[in-house]
Amino acid sequence: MADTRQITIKDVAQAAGVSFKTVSRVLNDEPNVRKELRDRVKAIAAELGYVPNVAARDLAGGRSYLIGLMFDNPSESYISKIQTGAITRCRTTGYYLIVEPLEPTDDVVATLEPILSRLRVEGLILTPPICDNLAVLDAIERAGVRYVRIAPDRDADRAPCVAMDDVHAAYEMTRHLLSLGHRDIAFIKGHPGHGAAPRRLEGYLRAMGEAGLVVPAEHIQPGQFSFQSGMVAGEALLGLDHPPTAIFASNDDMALGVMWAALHAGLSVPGDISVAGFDDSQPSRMAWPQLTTVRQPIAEMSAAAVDILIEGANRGRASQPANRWLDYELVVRGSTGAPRPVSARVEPRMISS
Amino acid sequence: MADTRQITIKDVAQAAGVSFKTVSRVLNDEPNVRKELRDRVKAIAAELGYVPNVAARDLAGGRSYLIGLMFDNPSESYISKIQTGAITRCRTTGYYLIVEPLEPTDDVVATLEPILSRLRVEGLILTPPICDNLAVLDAIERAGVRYVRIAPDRDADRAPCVAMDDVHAAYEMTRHLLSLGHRDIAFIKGHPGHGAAPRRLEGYLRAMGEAGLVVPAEHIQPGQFSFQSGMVAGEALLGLDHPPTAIFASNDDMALGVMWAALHAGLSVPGDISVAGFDDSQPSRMAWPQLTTVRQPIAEMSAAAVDILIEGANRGRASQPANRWLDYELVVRGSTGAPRPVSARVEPRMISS
DNA sequence: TTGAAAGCGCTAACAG
DNA sequence: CTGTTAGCGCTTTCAA
Repeated sequence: MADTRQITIKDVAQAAGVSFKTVSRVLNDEPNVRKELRDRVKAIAAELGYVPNVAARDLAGGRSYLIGLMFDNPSESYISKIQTGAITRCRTTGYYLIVEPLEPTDDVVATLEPILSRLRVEGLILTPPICDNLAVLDAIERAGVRYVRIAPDRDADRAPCVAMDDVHAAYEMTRHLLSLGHRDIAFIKGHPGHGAAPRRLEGYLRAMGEAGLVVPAEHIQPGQFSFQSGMVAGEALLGLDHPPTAIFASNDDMALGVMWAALHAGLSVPGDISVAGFDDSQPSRMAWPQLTTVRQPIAEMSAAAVDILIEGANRGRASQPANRWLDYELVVRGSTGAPRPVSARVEPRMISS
Repeated sequence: MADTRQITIKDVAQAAGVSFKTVSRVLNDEPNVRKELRDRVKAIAAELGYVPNVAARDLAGGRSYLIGLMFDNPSESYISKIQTGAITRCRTTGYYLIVEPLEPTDDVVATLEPILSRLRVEGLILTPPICDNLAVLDAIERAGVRYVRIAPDRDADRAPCVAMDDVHAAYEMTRHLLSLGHRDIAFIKGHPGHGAAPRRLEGYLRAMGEAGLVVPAEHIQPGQFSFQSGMVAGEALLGLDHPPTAIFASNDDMALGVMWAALHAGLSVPGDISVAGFDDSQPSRMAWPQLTTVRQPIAEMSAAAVDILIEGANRGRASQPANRWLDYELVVRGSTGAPRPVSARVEPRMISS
């Protein structure tokens, strides 16, 4: 139970023979301390193993050194990366991360309240889709808490945000499929409430348009970003009179659903049908064949979000930090290939569901 | 910027016409307050929208209302469930969760230090494999912080823990395969540093032994709990002169690797080979066919861990709470079925890697 | 460039 | 049963 009393700022002051206020100045990099004294105090603090007490700092200075991460995104993989990125950055800056997963059934504003008023986090990171929930944004602003949105869909100017160029990523993926020789490329849309969904569709349509291709309406299927919805869309697509030779699902989970449907129908991937996803999730690497997809800079996005929050905290509330755009990467793996010559196409078997 | 001054305990006291200490008593459910007064104070506090300041409580009472979760487990799915369980319970008890993912490259003890000494969490939850890292346990105990281990492997009596019966779960899974008619059931072991690994092996061996079966040495393959290692083990098993008719991988990721190897070798699952996993991870439901597996009560385990920590915090450090054992569930899905009659067995194709 | 005093909002000891 | 008095460890005035 080694409950030796905590080393406080006063212990350091005494050891250094200065007032504890001077120590405080040194620790907070405040001006007006002789460099020599500053160095000495730092050395002594390190030697004593002094660590400032967060609660005391909060109480006196109103800074909690806490950053909150709220999410209602069902993708474990996405969230895991978001957390890793945010925490890595927090660690090097003396901040801590409070995570707050929201279930669809939760009253988000009510759940938010304690974080805002009891804990008094210094900033909040919001991921899609909750970053587009206006009631949430209102509640946060009402509490006077700073926040950063990751890949928001609407009101991009309302608060700082970090994002990647979904449109161009989807555009490039479609170009990849095109370059393989595909012409009949179908697309599965994402969850309508999800900002990235329309952007990915836009990129796809642009590439198809530039290639001079007309996309039949039935080649664009609705989806929910879930495995299940990808499966349903895949079955619909493969059952068409003129089925596509490639399917671009706008996230990995749906792409996996498409692969399920294809294999279930006796088709081989990518021999009979190429499948592409979006996210580079862990399951995308565990599928057979592995999925061609887009790697999002997810961890980098949340790390950037932390940076923005901390910068803001240090500069005071006045200045509005710039938004940040990060780079994606096309990851070509086994699930996409050249289409078969028309003569060699296989009919999908009847699907027994 | 609604930065209206925070409502404090004194505001409530004034409004109620009592001393602020009485309010404190009411809020903390301390004895010695007339019920009538108690109710009145509660009503007024609610009316004013009073929320106690966590930092002040911490500073004065030494209680941070923070619980830390440390993990170095690579499974996103496992961690996601652990977090959900812990946070759900925290939410109903006024606690907050600080998460701290550890990379293999991190100096765990050094990373731990700020959590222990700056933040002064009230308790720590440790998941495998870090819960068996003795240096970590030493550091935590040295700091006098309470902790609960989830499914630890060794020194079960050193601190409270919550776990499930891995031995019996693996036993039941093996029984399931046996009941389907399999006799040649292979097993892929887990990461040697992982406590559950030997327990699952034990359950498998017990079931095979009770069935009067002798397991050839080459039917027990090493593994690392990773997709990759499952793939390698699967290829080895399927390439045997007498390949098994069923493979029980001791986690889902490896089972998915086995399925990859099987499909790659031109075998069908479960027609040619049955595959079973362990964990009921998200990818296990996205595979084709879906994986037969064991659902671990993961969220329940971390919720129980939070309970133990909070109980302990309220009762003081003296009493040692009891460990908790939770129930698992066998989830039978498409990847296991009856073996083909011997006459109908297929040779695996040459694997081109 | 330094230091002293005054709290931050709350709980812990004591008194009444 | 209720109130008073001290701090917790730090930052923020303001004075030297």
